[in-house]
Amino acid sequence: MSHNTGMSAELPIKNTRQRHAIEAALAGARRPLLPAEILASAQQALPELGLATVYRNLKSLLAAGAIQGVELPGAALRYELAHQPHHHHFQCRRCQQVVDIPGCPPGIATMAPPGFLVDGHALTLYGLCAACSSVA
Amino acid sequence: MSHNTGMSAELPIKNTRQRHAIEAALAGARRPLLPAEILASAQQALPELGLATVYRNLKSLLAAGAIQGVELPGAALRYELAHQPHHHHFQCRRCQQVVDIPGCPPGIATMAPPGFLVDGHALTLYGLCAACSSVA
DNA sequence: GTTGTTGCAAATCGTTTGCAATGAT
DNA sequence: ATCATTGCAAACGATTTGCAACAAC
Repeated sequence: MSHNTGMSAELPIKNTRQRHAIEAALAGARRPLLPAEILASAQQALPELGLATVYRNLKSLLAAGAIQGVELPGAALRYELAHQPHHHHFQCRRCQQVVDIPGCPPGIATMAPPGFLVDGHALTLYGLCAACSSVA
Repeated sequence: MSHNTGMSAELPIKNTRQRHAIEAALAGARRPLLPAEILASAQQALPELGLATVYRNLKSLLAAGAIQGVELPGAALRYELAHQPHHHHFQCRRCQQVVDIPGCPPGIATMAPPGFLVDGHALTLYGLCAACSSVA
């Protein structure tokens, strides 16, 4: 009597205008966005959009694996689309700007003690960006 | 007319009981602590201690370089003593426990684009700890 | 028609701050 | 005596949630 295709018990997710606007905002940015930035950006297309809805959608998009969170010290969580080529982030200590960094140092998975299973990692570099280091 | 020894304009920092209790709490833990955990731990010696004082001291200890913050996704900022041997953190996706990991992958400083000056980094590994991976 | 989703406002959580009292120097 | 520090409570910013109206399916 089930209409389920698979066997997982996921809730059906509806395709709303607001979800689309939120995804579009993220897709249009070349950097991780704050919830408030997503709201502002998506409100250009959907003025009625509320902040709570942004948070609720970010949460479900995160759970669905469509987006991922980017943590930066002392700042609120930012979000970016998932499935981008593997990269990390660099934050300038002077101008606070965040830049994507492609690639990954080798040997990360072998850092953990024996018996540990590493399935992911987060890496952020700090320092001065090209612009700021030439000024300083 | 100045009584300063050097030329920096740092505020004199007084040696209070509460500061000592906070440092003792951090020194006694083998893992990064949450401000509320620090409060609870330090209150055993100093019941009058308030949470605001914990925060204020963490801030100045941080500025003084005596402690450092540990960021973990979805959780509040934790603190640990600085000047420990260089290490990173591993968080188990199953039991959420945080473990110190000694060492560092090579080549981190060379990841940034030319012109960038890297002076620090944060790395956290995720996966299953030894206990959880043997159960799963 | 059913049920997930929305918008708003109130609630919650972590952290900061104003202020008068206190304690370290 | 001076001045940083304290405790408390109020203020604050970010995120979550209750609820009635609403829109996807």
